[in-house]
This record gives sequence, C-alpha cells and structure tokens, in this order.
Amino acid sequence: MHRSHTCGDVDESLLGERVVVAGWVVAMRELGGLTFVVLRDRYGSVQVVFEGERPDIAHGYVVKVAGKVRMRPPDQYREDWKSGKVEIAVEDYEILNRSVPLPFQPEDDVKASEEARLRFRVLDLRRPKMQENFRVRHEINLFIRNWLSERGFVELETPMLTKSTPEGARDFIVPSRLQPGKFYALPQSPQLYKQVLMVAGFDRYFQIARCFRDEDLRADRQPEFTQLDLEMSFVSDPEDVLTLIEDLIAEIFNRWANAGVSAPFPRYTYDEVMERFGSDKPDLRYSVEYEDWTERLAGLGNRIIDSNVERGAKVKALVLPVALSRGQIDRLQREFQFLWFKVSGGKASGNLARFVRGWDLSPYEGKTVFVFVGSGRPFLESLGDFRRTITAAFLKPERDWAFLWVKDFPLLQWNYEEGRIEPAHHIFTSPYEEHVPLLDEIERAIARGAEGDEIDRLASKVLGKQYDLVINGVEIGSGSVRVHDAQLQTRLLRMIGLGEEEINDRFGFLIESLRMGAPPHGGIALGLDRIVAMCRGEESIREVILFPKTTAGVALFEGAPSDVSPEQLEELGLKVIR
RNA sequence: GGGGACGUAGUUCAGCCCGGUUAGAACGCCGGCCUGUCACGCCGGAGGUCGCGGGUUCAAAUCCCGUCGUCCCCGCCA
Repeated sequence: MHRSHTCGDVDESLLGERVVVAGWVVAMRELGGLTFVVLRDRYGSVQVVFEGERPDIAHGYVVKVAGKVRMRPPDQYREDWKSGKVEIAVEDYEILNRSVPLPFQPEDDVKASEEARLRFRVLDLRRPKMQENFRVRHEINLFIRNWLSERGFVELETPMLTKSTPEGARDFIVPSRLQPGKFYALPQSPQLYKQVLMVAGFDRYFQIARCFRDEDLRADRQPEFTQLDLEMSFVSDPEDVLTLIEDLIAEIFNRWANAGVSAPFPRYTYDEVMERFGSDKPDLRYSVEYEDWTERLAGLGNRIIDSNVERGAKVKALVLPVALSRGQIDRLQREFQFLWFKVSGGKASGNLARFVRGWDLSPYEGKTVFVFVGSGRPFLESLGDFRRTITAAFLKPERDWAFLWVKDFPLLQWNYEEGRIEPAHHIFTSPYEEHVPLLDEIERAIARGAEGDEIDRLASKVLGKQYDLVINGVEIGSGSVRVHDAQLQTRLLRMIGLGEEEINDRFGFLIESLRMGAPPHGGIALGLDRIVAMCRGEESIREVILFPKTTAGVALFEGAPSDVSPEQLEELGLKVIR
C-alpha cells in the first residue's frame, strides 16, 4: 500500500512516529524555504510541511508523503480538522499522479455552476459534502437491508428488461435483436413482479430497485430513480404495512436527520386532508387550515356566497395569522379568486367587512381571513395551491418535520383533463370489501356515459386500501393492499376502459397468477432518492445521485444519450427517421 | 408542448437599459521574492469566436429575430 495511515487518521497519538499518507493536494502555501501543503483523502485533511526546496507539486496532484508526526504550534491548531493539532514533517515524497489545472476547486463552498459540476462530476463528487451524501446513502441502504432482513424480508432482483405496460408513465424501451421489431421496456417499478412473487410464496419481499420513467424532469424527478420496493403476504389491513414502515422511516430520519420523530405517525383520511388542506400531501409544518364557514356566511346577503351555496357549493375559510397589506392581497387576487377581510384595531376591512360587522372580531385581530366558495375536487385542489402559496410567502414553518399517513383514497377518480375515469393510485389497489357493492353503481354510471363531478362524486364513495407517506409536504411513498382476486382485478381493468384483448395482452400473466392461489398481499414503494436528499437537507435529488441527468435528460459527464452506429441499427432492424 | 431566468477569461461574475477607442474584476493558472502559512502576503505575466446563426447600423457583448445549452415552474409524471 502507498500509505500507512489515512489523512484523517493522523493525530496526537502518532506523535514522533513516521507515517506514510497519500492524498490530493487541496492547498499549497509557499513561504520560500518552507512550504505547507494540505493533503486530503476521504477520511480528512492533514497538513504536511516541506522544508528547503519547493516540492514539484501542484493543486490536484496525487501525492504520497512520508515523515514524522509533530505538534503544530498551539496557536495554529485547526480545530475543524481531525488532524488539526498535528502536521507531518516531510522526509520523502512521491508524485503518484499529476493533474491538469482543475476547472474548479472541489471544496464545499463550490463556486462552480451546476452545469460545470455535472460536466466534471468526478471533481464535484470529490467534495467532502458529496462524499458525505453518498456515504449516508450507503449507510441508509445498508440499514434498510439489515432491518428488513431481520424481519424476514428477502431481497429479490426483478428483471430490468421487461414488458411495456400502457398505464402510468411513458416507458423507456429497448429494442430486441433476437426478436426484431419488438421491444423490451425498462420497469417503471417492480409492481407486477412483486405481486406475482407473493403468489410464488416468497411472503416478504423487498428490493432497492431502480425504476425508469420517460417523463419530463424536475428538481425532485429523474428519469431513473431508486425505490425501496416492498411487498408482504397475508396483510388484511393497511395498518399491517403502516406500522412496519413508520418504524423504519422514523429510525432513518432520527439517525441521519436528527428529526426527533416517533411512530406512530398521525393518520389522516384523504377526505380529511382535502377538506382541511386542499391537498393529498399537505405540508403540516404549517398549521393553518381551511374551516367550513358555510353556516356562518350563507344568508348574510353576499351575492357570490348565497348564489353558490344555493347550488350546493361550500364556503371555506382560511385564517392567516398575518395582516397582509392591500398590495399583497391585490397580487394574490391576480392568481386566486377569494373574498376576504382583515381586522386591525377592532375594525374589519376588505370586501367581506360589511358582512361580519356584528361578529366578535377579536379572534381575527391582526389576521387576514380568506374565503372561497365552490365545490368538487378541482375546487379543493385550488385551495391547496393557495395554501402552498401563502405559507411559503408569509409564514415560517412551525416545526422542522411533519410526518403523516394519508389513507382511504378513492379507488377511482375522474380525470378532468382527459375526460375519463382512472385509478387514483394504480389499478391493482384493493377497495375496502364493504365498498365493493358500490362498484355496480359506478359501472352503471359509466355505461350511461356519466362524467365530471357526477362520476367523481360517485367514485369517491368507493375507498381503496391505499396509503401515502407524506413528509414536509412531499410524497415520500405510496402503497396499497392489492387486489388478489382475479375476477375483481379483471372487472376493475374493464372499468377504466380496457378491452378484453388489451387486458389479456398486458396483464394476462398477472391475472393468470392471481388464479393460481394468490394470497392476500400488500406493500409500498418509498422514494429512496428523496429520503436521502431530505436527510441531507438537499433541495434536489441530483445531489444524492452520482451521475444525474439535466432537465433535458442529458448526462453531461459521459454524454448520453448518443448516436449509435449504422451497424447497430441494422442488427436491430431499426431506422432513424429524425 | 408552454412560461420564466441565465449564457462574457479555466471558474464565478460586472459591463448590456442608454450601441462608440485596447471588454473589466475576483479566484485559478504561469514566473519571481518570502521559514509558521492555513482565503498566506508582495511583484510581474499569460489568458476572451462576449453560446451559435442571421438582421438593423458608419459601428453590436450591448438593439431585433432565430437557434442551442443550463436551471426553475406548468403540462406530463406517484
């Protein structure tokens, strides 16, 4: 080995000993006959001192140094280094490799743009902060594997070359040479495999699984990402999964984010979070919520409220504990439609002021009250947008962490944009048994061509055994107890508009497996990139992915995607038309 | 597919509104001096198709059009 110790190892315990260390030159200070060089490796930094002639080294060089460990003068300790009280008096050195001048210095307060960081990713990854990100990622992976293994879970590797399925995201496809003109798809998730593994009797499966979705990117979305995927047999109720997972999640966030959270996490129903926060992933670091003010405000003579309430609309109020200025409210009104009043010095102002005149206004002193009128899911979702906007703009989070489960989603919902019924989660989610009879009604409604709010309201009565884990307003995981009855599964596939042939072609292997004694089962998939990013306080999952893609799906480091040779295309029977 | 921001030295930026002599700064790089530095200091130097293409103009980093790239958002995506 080229070293006896790592740079981080060298400390007072080695005083007077001869050590050999190797690392990158990250700083050089030449003082004529004396040269200070900081060597760094994964474990830390250490100062080495050359006396006499200037060594032939420079920033970025990989250097091996042999010398005696001695104390630095007491007024020159680097308290922020493990090796900060000592230095190595160089007796001998060797250049293990030279370096071209670096495009940027791999320091934590990196000045380089993200583009440069991705282009020269190896340098970027050399930064101690990135080293720590990926060490934590490794530790979390290891912890998950051990934790689940101790509880009887088996890690199984499902295929990457798999079958394209029409539901969900766009597939990445891979041409087949042996079956020209046919394509594999990269898995969007191991969903169907893990279900059939339950039929196979594995009972408890997990996988730290790479997933692929060919959709547009975001700060928290990459075309390939990693899920902790998990499935258990003989679960009857969502709680069977939740109680297990929340222990795991709490332990991860307590260990690596010092979150101070304890299981069980609060449970909310979908209906409840939509009514109170307008979102199925509310950020509960803020406590502001919507109240139903229909009774309080209807019939007071406000024409907007009265005419809408007559038609079945609800009145929702949100009390913001800040008195906003007229200008701030005007700006909000450009994006959102609402009525409002605020109270200062006991007097109400705003377009609702004259309707609340007789009230005891003291609870609203120094606050702004926003009032919305409407009904249906799109209305509630717009309330969620509003809540997100004003909490971000005008409030500080009241706590660092807010973990919750959202349960009892509707099994099916109306897609208002595309005008069709679709699963709220995915089509393999089991409805609660007592709601199955209500499917008849939905089927009849579909048959007579019902749509919009009407069918959404009908569908919302059939609850699925689905659950989402939400942390600080981010959906971290989603899962369900699955349909294990082939007949019911076929029926649900038909309800979302799939024909017999399509069901057979795409899901035949699942239906067939379900017929061969499928145990009741359920599971969850957790976004591992997001979990690690959150534990590290990173805004973007790119900070915890080694070689991420840009928003245009390009890997700047290696230059993917790229052209392929005419020979490769020929073999695959492919022709590029643009 | 749509909206927004950005693109100037190896890097991070200023200059752009209001066009005009040789396009600046800091860090980095190269050379010299310096024995206790740690953002070392001091002296000197090199380094630019101003993303690319077109247009307007006597004249374009600067104004206009297009295009490419990066980031953020909507759509899309659990």
